[in-house]
Amino acid sequence: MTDSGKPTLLVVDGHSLAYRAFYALPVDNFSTKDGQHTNGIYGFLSMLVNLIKAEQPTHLAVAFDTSRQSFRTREYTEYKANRSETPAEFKGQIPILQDCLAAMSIPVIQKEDFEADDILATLATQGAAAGFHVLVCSGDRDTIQLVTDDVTLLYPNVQGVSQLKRYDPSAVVEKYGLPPAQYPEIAALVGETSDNLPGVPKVGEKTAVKWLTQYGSLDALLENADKVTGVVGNNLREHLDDVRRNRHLNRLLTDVELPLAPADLAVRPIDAQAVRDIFARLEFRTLLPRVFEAAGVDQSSGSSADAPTAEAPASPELDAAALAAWAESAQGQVGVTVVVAGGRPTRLGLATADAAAEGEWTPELSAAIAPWLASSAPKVFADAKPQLKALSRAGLDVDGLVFDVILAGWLRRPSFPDKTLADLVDRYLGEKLPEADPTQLVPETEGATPGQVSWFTLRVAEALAAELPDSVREVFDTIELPTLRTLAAMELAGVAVSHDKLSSFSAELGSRADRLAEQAYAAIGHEVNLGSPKQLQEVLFEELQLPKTRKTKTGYSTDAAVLADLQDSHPHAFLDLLLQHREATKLRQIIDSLDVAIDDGGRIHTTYVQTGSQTGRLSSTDPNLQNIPIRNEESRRIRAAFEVGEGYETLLTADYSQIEMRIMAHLSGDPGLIEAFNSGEDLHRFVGARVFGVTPEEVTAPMRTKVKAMSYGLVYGLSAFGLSKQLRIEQSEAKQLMMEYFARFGAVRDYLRSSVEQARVDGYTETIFGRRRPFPDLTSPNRVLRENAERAALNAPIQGSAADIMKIALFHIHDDLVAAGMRSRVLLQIHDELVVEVAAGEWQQTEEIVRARMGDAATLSVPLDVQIGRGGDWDEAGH
DNA sequence: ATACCGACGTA
DNA sequence: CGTACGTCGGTATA
Repeated sequence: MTDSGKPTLLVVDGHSLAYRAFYALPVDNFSTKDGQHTNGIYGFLSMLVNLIKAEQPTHLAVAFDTSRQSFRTREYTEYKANRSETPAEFKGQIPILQDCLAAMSIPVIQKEDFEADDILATLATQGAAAGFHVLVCSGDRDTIQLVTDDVTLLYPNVQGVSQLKRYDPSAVVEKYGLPPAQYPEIAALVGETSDNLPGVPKVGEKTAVKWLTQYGSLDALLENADKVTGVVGNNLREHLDDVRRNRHLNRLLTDVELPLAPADLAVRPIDAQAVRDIFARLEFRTLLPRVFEAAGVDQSSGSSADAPTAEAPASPELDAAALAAWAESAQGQVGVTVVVAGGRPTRLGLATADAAAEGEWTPELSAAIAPWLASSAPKVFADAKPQLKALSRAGLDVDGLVFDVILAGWLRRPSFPDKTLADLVDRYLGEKLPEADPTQLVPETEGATPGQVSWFTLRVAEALAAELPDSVREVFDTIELPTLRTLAAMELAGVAVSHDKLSSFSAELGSRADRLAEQAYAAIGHEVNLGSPKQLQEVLFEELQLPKTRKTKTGYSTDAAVLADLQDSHPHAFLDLLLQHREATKLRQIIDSLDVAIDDGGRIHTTYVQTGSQTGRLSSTDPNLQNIPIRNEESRRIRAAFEVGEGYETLLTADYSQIEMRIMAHLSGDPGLIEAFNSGEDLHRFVGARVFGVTPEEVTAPMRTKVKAMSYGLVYGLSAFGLSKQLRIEQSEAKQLMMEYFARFGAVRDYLRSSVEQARVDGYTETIFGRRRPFPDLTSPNRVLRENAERAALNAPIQGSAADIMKIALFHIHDDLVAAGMRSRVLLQIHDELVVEVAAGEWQQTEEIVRARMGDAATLSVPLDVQIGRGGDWDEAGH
């Protein structure tokens, strides 16, 4: 509000200001990881936020041009014809910017055949008439004509959009010597080069103002044109038509029919969740709190405050017997929250649709609640796994787990995992989960109690379930929930690791690394931090003058591939020593991080993040047991430290061979590939024979290597360029190889093409079992972004189906072992491999279960081949 | 203290 | 110009 108490209407020219920001901000600093340029978006929003904060508008809109065409180009085809093509990198940002504005609940107004400035002019005129104080923000000088006592123009300085100059009538007079309404008359005389409107030659602002002051108006000047003396007078007389045309074209329309009137533009609450999502995608971090602040969003909770939060029922504190009785008598689904501290339950909160209760975790409660927890009474959790594990440690089994909101939220939108219940409450209920302020010792706001958390969980579950497509719900029920229980058991079991083996290896590598470092220093004559890419660049590319190769964001790459290439072309002792040093220190890093993770029982318990990938795979953290080295002989000593545990007899490893290629064969229905898998022949030998037109026996090692790289590369959307680089062959040869390959296995190419096309239409990909992954970027005008999305979309159904199959096999094996009353147990999952700890006397039965369950996890048009190994440690058991 | 980057381990 | 992850040390920023 202004001092006068009038409401303030702010109207902004989105196109012109974003365009200025686009040129003002370095694109290098404003691009996302995957290549979306964001400089125009960022600069515009940053300016807008400052503006909102400073001006506190009560009403707000942003106007855009719809295209380069307008009634002006129809009337004068040369209008703006001199402008170079708008850069694609900028054009692509406009729809995203409009998405941002939508999330911020800011109306975007555009109209076919009119320019943004005409919209601004119309809104400014209507606004002033309706009693608003109007702020017009535009980078186009023509908008100066809009300035009145009620309309102020905010015009960006030459550079960027961060500083805006205020033009009220007196500022215009001061700058141009004439009132705002006459500015277009100046412009008509002078001309506007950026609009391709030539004016009177030799006439600049000075002359124009002098004439207009002298004659009072443009019309008067034109009438008296014959009285103007000098060369410029002649020029004026020769260009009267140009001047009239300019004046006609630079008059902004104030009567464009618009869908919204100023009164409709009242500032509305932003959609905090949508803003968070889109900013996360654009990798805007600092902008988020600024937007929230300007919009008055309560950030302490990180939730939107626009909708009132439903009142949670009181959650009385009950004793053990009462709480158990409460559970037993509850009807329908029950929300369950187990508060966990130090891996143990400390409180229990329960809720139904309209009531809640909770209590301290005690031995009495544990005993009283056990039958209900173990019953099939339906239970809903938010992030069940750690809670199930805590209950299990307390000796309690849980059955009837029917929903987990975190898991389901991920499954519905794997690209934006909502990490907490509060995120989901915001997204699916539009409410705010009451949370105590963690920064205050005595919080002012009361957090929801465990019983109330359960109540929110239950409500989120209902809202979320309603939004799950059937196929996704199916995946949730038949794959994810059973997997969750299995993972909890695997994490609890952990895997035995020998500290002795690790520490002796670590010491060995440590002294080797030291020795290598000394030798490396000697090779260049001074010390350097071998772990610092920055310092290495100095040494390699400055001191040693080696040719600079691949660029990175911050300089030149010194990675292993680069060093190996350099060693080939410019041999130097330092290069090899550096590579060896890297290898030794990397291994030692891995070993040391494993060593500290060994618990008192001699075992390592990883955490599987079930929501950790976009494809359906698991991930493993603290420590990551899915990236334990295996590729070279020495590193396998690490695997040898993973041993069978006390009370068990041996380790069993089981892995799917070429599961992704088999899925590819199934999905594409390619007869050749299907035959390859049914023939029992080595896959790459079979494919090599077809591609090179020889018998399988005649396939040489290099031939096999090439088709193997090609086959695997297919799954990732490998290009001829990438293939040639990997195989170190000419690009033409790679191209030839691909052509031969597709000539024999054409259905593969057809499938890959059509699956991406389908994804472009649907907006998502789907696995064999119905797991979905959205791909909004498949229609992006940004080529890098689009092609990245295409490769990911190509891979997602294949990698995802493999993940589905492994999950199904995994929980079937687990369930079978439990059902058979066996002690043998699955310990690890490494995407296509399982590690099982086998109890004495159970080998045969375990192997049968594993083989059967992995083999029949899915029925494809090719068999699922399973390789089994056995040994006292992981290395021995592997193959 | 935190966030990013390069590098590198796995499937 | 090859998909999907997690972790480390170094470095730059707050």
